[in-house]
Amino acid sequence: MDLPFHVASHLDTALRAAGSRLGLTDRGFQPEVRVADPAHGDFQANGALAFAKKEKLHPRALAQQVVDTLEATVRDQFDISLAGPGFINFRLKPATLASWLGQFDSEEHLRSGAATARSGQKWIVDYSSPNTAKQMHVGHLRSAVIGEALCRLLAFSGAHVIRDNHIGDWGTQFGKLIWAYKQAAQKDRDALDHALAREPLEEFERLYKAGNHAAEADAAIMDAARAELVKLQDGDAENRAIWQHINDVSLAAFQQIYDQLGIKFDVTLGESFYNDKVDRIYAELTKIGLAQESDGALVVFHPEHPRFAKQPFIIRKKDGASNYASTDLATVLYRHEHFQIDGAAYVIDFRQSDHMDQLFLTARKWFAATGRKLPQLEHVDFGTVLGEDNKPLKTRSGENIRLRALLDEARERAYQLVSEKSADFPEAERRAIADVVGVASVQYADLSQNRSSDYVFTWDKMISLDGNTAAYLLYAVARIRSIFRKANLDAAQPPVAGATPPETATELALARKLVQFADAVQLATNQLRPHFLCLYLFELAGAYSAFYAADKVIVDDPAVRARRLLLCHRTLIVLETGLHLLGLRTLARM
RNA sequence: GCAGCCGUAGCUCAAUUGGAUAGAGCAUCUGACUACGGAUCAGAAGGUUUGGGGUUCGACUCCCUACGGCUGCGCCA
Repeated sequence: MDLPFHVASHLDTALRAAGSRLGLTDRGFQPEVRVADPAHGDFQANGALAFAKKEKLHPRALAQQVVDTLEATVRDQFDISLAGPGFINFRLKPATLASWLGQFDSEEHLRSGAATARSGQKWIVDYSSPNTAKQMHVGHLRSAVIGEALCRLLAFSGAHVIRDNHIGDWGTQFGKLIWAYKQAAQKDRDALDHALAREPLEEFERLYKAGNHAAEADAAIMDAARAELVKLQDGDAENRAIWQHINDVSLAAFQQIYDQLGIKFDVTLGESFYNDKVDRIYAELTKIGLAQESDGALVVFHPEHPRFAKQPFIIRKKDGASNYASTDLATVLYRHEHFQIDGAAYVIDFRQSDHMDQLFLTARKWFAATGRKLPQLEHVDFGTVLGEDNKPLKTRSGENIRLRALLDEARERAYQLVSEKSADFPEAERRAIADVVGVASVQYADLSQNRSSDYVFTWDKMISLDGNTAAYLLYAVARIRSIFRKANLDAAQPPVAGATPPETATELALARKLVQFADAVQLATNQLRPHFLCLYLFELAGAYSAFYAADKVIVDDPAVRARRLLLCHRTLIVLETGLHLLGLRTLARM
């Protein structure tokens, strides 16, 4: 009897069927299946409690009735018991565990099993989104890391995912920058070209600072910078070329970071792309009466809202220029019309919650008034990366820490550690391992906690490799691969014929954990919170380590050996699949 | 001032959104057979979930209130 990938949904379906045979489903019976505390079972159904309360029934008697009405196959697959006021507990029988493990025997099969959940859906994930002409810093880390994990999770559950880097490539900063560029070129063209050839983005950053400084000190320079901006906006060929060069250089530098984090965007549609699409927004919002003039600007109020009744959503400044509210509205429309998305996830700092709330509220009314179907819009917010002083992480001199420097340091620290732990490995291999461990540690530290809160960035905790860290998980992978290597077996084609169902306490605990992979992925994806998957992988690695310590794998008894090799192999593919879903690379040894 | 988020073990964090005895890791303490990697495993100890009130079969979770912290609030994105 085959089981589907997602065992909890299988139980949910069976319980609904039982409920409907009893005439409960029409009255609103919901099974409420979830993963249970191992002390009680593998899965539990809590729905009888809420339903009995609503219908003034005896909850335990109701639960018993539902259990008695379950189809026979389900009762063959699980040990079922009632507990407490009316919880229904399900424990997978060993043969059922063996059946699931037999079916899901490769990353491809895990993938195809999971891919039914969101097949046919199209999602756009808006993440990273740095400003051009500046280097990326720690403030850009979380959006990139969380966003990429969400892309992979959504794709794994079957959605068509579009990765969109909504870069800030069109702002007032370009006036000052172009002005400073021209000044520098006039002063010493060769020196400028030389500096730009060597460190292009760093040089543009220096030029911007110089321009900003000069403009603040001298109103005439400010006017000159503004004039350069107007020329750029009017399509002046020279300024346009400088602007293009800045963006090219910026994107090339960003890609060096993205390569380390496993990120590749499908589209890079920044603010400049929407520049000519905002007039339509003004016209539509004015026409339906959503937008109004206020102090010379075009704004949207939401009278029913406690804050936004008074706090305006400014969609056109009084000087007539667009801002990010206008381009964000144009972006929603473009994603609807051009990509025809079902959902969009905006992976953006919690400090922009007001803006996102206003954007979504405005879009909802606007789409409703114009008969469009609004996609599911999600603000995937996240907290700040703090230093050990509980303040936003900065360098000692108070500067933002460059992402490039941060990743360099992570790899270097990992190298020190790998060299200490695996001194016998050749240097080149230690370097390669450290590159993976270092970057993975940074990614995992970010992903493994609830994104909503701030988190404290501590090198020692992150790379110390104890507890819930990337290294602990990578180590578990390396140990499994080591078993296959030592036994001269192919980890991709393990000899598992004749494997018997799990038997010892640690085998059973590991097998149960493996089956729950589906729930962890579903939870992380539906809540758009990768830390649920991290927690699961940590627990899986723990269950494996306990099994490894208790049960020897390479034993003489062929049935025992086959089933333990099977457990090793399934743990390997689930761990690797899970880590890849988070955007981490894995290792054969470390 | 108005609004949003938050406050859980000494420290860093969980708790499937109202479910069973609030769980992990670090740090501390006690143990582990020459077994495939000890970057490991088994165990102990650690809590009035910031204080107070309320809602109900049941509250870290929802409501009210006080205190403490972070954040946002008309033309930067």
